[in-house]
This record gives sequence, C-alpha cells and structure tokens, in this order.
Amino acid sequence: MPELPEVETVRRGLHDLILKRRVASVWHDNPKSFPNAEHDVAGFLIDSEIIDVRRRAKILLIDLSTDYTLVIHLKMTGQLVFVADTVRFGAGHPNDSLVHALPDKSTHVSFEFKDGSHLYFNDQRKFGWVKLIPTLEVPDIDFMKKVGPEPLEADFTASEFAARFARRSKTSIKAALLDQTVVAGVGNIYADESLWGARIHPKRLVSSITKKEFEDLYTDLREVMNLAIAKGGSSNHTYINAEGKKGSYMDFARVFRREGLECPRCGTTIIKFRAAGRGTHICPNCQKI
DNA sequence: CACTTGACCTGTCCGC
DNA sequence: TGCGGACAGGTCAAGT
Repeated sequence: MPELPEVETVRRGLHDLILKRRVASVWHDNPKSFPNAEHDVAGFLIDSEIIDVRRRAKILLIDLSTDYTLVIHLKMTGQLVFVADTVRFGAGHPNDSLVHALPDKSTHVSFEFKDGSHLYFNDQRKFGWVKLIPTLEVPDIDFMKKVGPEPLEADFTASEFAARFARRSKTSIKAALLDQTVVAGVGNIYADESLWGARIHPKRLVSSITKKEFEDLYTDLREVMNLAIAKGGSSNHTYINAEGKKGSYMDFARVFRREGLECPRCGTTIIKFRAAGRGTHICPNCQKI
C-alpha cells in the first residue's frame, strides 16, 4: 500500500498520538506479522515508553525507552491506527471516519497503552510486519544497509539523483525508480505520476534518459511527493492514517488510476498497461518511447 | 553482478 | 449467483 508520502503521513500522526505513552500489553495472531522473541517482548516492550517515531524509506521506526525499536513495514495493505477509546464511536469522535470499530478481522497486532488507548496493526494481505530490534542494530538490517537516499532531503541534488541510476542502466526507468536501492520510498503511484510530469515513457531504458530528463524527473518526483504529504497521502480502500482518516492526493493525480480519462496537459486519453511487472498509467501523447 | 519472474496472502471485481 | 482469473500503492528468493 503505502509509499513514502503515506508512511510519512502515518509517522506524523503517530508522533502526535503515541509519544510518551507507556506500553501495557501486546497481542498478535500471526507469527509472520510479529516475529519476535518472547523474552525481548517481555523485557523490552512491555512497560517501555514511546520516545520517538521516525521513518526511513517506507519503514516506520518507533523508538522505545528501553533502547529497543519497533521496526514496521506496512507493505501493500498495512495500517497503523491509534484508537483512544474503543467503546464510543460516532459523530464528533476522533475516529468517527472509521466505518467500524477496531480491532477487526484484519488486525494482527494490537498494542495497549497504560491509559487504555490502543495502537492497531491491520494488514489484509499479511505481507507487512512489526519487528522488535535493539535501536543500535536497526542500521544493520540488510534493507537499511542497501536502501538508497531519501529523495526529499534538502541536500539531495539532481546530479546525485541521476548518478544513483548508473548501475541500473540496462533496465527500464520505471523498474529503476521502483528499486529501493536507487532512491528510497518511490512506489507505483509516484513512479507513474513523476514520469508523466517529466514526460518520460516508463519503458524507456535508463541508458537513454538524458541529463535534462533526469533533472525533470528529480524535480517532479519531489514536487509530487511533497504535494502528496501535504494532502495526507493517497487512499484506496485500504489506506488510512494513524487517526483512521483517508488522504486526498488521488484527487490531484494526473495519470495514476485514471485510464480512460483525459490527460490534464493535452487531453489525450490516458492508457494503462504493464511495465516492470506493475500496472502502469501514461499519456501516450506526452510520454513516447 | 544485473535483470526478470514467482511467491508471499486475502479480497474484490469482471466476464462467462 | 457461482466460479475462475486477474489484479491490488512491496519486497525477497529464486531463476536466467
């Protein structure tokens, strides 16, 4: 599900909602969703206090006062939703946008805090996971060692962006954009949206992309991701933020999931096909091979 | 090493 | 209404 803007939206919400709360208990129903040693849970999660909520690429990092960290990947359908009160729902309640109370059948991990509030990890497809790891060991995780730079960092430049693609020169630009070791956090939505912005066909070989095109792609990727964060991310039927609310970026999408509609730049009908193994949307007039 | 494909799961939608 | 197949915002382990 979530790409960088959605994970960042969840991070910001969690930061406001769970900082300084103390963990009372944890429940799970699936070892793949929560594959942690019992003695670590008992010794370093229970009774710990949330001291920070960070993000790297599409991974959330919830730091605990015990020098352990909850490392969380939402994959396709994961959600982290904070619920202050599981009893009363309805108009005016902070979670009134939820169509039903949590936990539900997709809840696979649940944290209860000392004040009675809960953090639910819901995951329809069970690809996501929550791992409890010593904070100092987080950088040693294989993914963390190989993941590329954060594209929205102020000191990340267009020339650095272009240089990252060097070792993926024989694949398509879309496959390379989706490769987390090239640049962190890009997924299917923002790959299509940024390629449309830069007028690049997703099947173009990386080796054929000009310096100017890399500069345009860099600029548009940052613009589109910053806009998406400002709009609270993109929501399909599975994505909601930490308060249970949907994001509105899809109201601003130019090509993603808009096949059959007009290109907002030239009016040509947007088409969908497969590229890099993923559903891919382009304007066939603006983006040519 | 670089690249592509299948697998991991569950739910939904679309055509017969 | 039922059934089969494709597909869904991600990544990893295999295969070539």
